[in-house]
Amino acid sequence: MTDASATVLDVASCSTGKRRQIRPKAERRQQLIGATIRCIAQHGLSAVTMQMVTREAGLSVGIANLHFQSKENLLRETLRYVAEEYHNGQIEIMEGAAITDLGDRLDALLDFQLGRGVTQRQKMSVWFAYYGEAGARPVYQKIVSRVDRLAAQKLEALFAAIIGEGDYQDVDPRELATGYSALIDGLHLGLLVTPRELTKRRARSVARDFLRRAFPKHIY
Amino acid sequence: MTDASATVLDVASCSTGKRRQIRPKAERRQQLIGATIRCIAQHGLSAVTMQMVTREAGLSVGIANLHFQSKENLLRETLRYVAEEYHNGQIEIMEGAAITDLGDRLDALLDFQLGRGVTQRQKMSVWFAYYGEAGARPVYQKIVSRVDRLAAQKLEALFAAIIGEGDYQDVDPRELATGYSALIDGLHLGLLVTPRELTKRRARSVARDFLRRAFPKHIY
DNA sequence: AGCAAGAATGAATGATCATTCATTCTTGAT
DNA sequence: ATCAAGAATGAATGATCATTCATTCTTGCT
Repeated sequence: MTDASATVLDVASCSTGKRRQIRPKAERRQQLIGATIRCIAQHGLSAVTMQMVTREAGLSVGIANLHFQSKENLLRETLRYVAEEYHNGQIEIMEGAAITDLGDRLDALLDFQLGRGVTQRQKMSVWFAYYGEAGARPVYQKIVSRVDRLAAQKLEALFAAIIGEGDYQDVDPRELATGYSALIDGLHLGLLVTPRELTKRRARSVARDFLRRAFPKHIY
Repeated sequence: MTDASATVLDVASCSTGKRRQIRPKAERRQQLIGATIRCIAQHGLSAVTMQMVTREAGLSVGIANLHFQSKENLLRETLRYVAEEYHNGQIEIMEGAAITDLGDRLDALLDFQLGRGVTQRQKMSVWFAYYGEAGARPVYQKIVSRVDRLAAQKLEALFAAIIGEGDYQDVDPRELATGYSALIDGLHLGLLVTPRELTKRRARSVARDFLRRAFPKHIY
């Protein structure tokens, strides 16, 4: 259980495994956040220890407190990193100028949200580990809320544009955006907790169905 | 932080607060599971300690190990209890003979899933606390999977019946059931993590919209 | 009343964890 | 080549936690 953990080496580890490396602060922080993500995914948030994280990063125990002051702070920053990564990916698609057709934009969004990058067990584990604690930790709630709000607005705007373009009746963009976001979250949860019953392919199909029912002229 | 915890007294505590109570095993187990649920909701799964749970239950520290052998076992049984409670509530609605109209049955299901009983912060916190750990704990996955599977089958059957009754075209009951379940999960998550942005009323409206789009002849 | 069975207690134990800090090492400027 | 700044180390510390078990108390039976 303890031996194999050092096999996944990080970018920074050189050929001479013994020499002490001195690296810029930002790089060490990133290294530790990456190790934290891997540890949460593998052992669960409640089982993560500082020793575990620093060993996974190939560093000494003291270094985590040097760069993050406390475990709580490291966990907070890790959540912020994961949340912003997901957030930025969505925003990029919804604001990007590369795609002009609104239907294509929807497709790209769906591919991102249920594609290889996001639905890795690692990412989803971290995601829901924090959600699980969010009920008791206002700090986590605040981080997720702030990130979610902007993405929700952009999604609503995209839906509103599609509704205008397709002249769809009786469709409220805000309501639909809430539903779609919830559906994606629920599918992520299904992929994480019951991977036997829900494949990625089927998750994509389900989400596409939802969009098709709402915007039949744009999807398919 | 420590003083106020004993204010929420349990059913069993009598007027004479001092005398040692001897109660049947099943009752003590239930008492401890209830206390565990409250502790997880208030402090988060990762912060729950045996001392915390037994104090919340108004009992001594040793008693938890007497009835559950270990903390891990107590947590496992608590998850099983919460999962089965939700599961049984759904099954009862989907199998109950009291409601004959299929549209009404759908309504009842939605009211249960997003109604007062289920959407208490307490329940949802526990629910997602375990989901968060499920990625790293096969035991939790198994408990949730087994419970989910049967409910999913019943839901699919209900949808299939509605599809037959309404002669809906191009609607796959299995796909739709997966989507609806995911939507409900996602709405629960939204109610837990971003309560400011998602009210229960709106969550119900979103779920109803989903069903209306699929079964326009049955909903509204 | 007396007693056996076993439910309940909580101080004690040993393990684990986050955090600290005296020390060592590396780097870049002089 | 030397040195100051500060990055990195890891043994040590003190706190907290799950678990144990000798002891106390309650109940139901005779």
